[in-house]
Amino acid sequence: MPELPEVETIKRQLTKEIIGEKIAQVWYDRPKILRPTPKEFTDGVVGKVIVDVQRRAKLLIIELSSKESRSYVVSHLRLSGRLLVRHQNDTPDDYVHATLKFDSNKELRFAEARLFGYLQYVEDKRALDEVFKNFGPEFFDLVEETFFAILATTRKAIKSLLMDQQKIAGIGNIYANDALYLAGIHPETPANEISKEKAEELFSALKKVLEEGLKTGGASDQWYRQIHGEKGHYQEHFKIYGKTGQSCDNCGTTIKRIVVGGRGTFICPQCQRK
DNA sequence: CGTGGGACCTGAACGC
DNA sequence: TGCGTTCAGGTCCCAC
Repeated sequence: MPELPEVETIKRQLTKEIIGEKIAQVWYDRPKILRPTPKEFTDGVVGKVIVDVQRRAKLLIIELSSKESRSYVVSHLRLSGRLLVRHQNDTPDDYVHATLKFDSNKELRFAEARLFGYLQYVEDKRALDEVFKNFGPEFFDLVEETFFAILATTRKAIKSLLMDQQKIAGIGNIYANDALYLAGIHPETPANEISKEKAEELFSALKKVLEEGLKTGGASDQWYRQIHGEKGHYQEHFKIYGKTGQSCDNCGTTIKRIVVGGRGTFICPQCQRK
């Protein structure tokens, strides 16, 4: 899923559903899902109460409280992870590899078709800061001037820069493609060669697509689901992502798929010139 | 500093 | 039906 709008959607939904729940038991069938190890994870979380849910970059942070300490579960859904809130006798979900069972009859299921995602126990605030030390600022915390300054730091392809979590946190392939298309910028353009006017257009295009992603509950192209299993709807609003062979809304030119930085990239060859 | 490739894993879609 | 190929929203590591 798992770009900013999808993770933020999950965060908002989890906030309403799991705060106050006490973790009674941990089940898993794939050890690599639970970090650092299933035992350390289980020992860390059992008996603690969920007091907050946050998001940073594409990661979720579930804050736990016990009498004497604050600790955390950090989760990355990578490409195909899902977090589902169910009741303990609800029908099973596909691809579930770990479950946090609560004191109530609710549970949090972690489903992952590709086994890239994980749940990680983080013992205190200092360790949490360590997890996030290499991430750049949140997109929605940026002002335009800071955004321009980031573009000016490098000549690497603008699309790779947008997706570089150390520079700006939260943007992935879908929203990078769509924003560059709206701004009329070729994804391979060196970041520091983008004019101020174009950079302004890109900044507002990013804001627009990310807000639209949030408003529509995220992009459920294939794997992403919200916490009760519903799809989001941003896929119905894709500007260019995944539209190979279709015609551009602006000019009718056939949309092409290219590869930039090893990632599938979609462009209108007419509207996005180098 | 930057890019390109492979690795991590499995599932789905498509061509033959 | 079955097999092979390609692709996948992310990130990390290594060679050049």
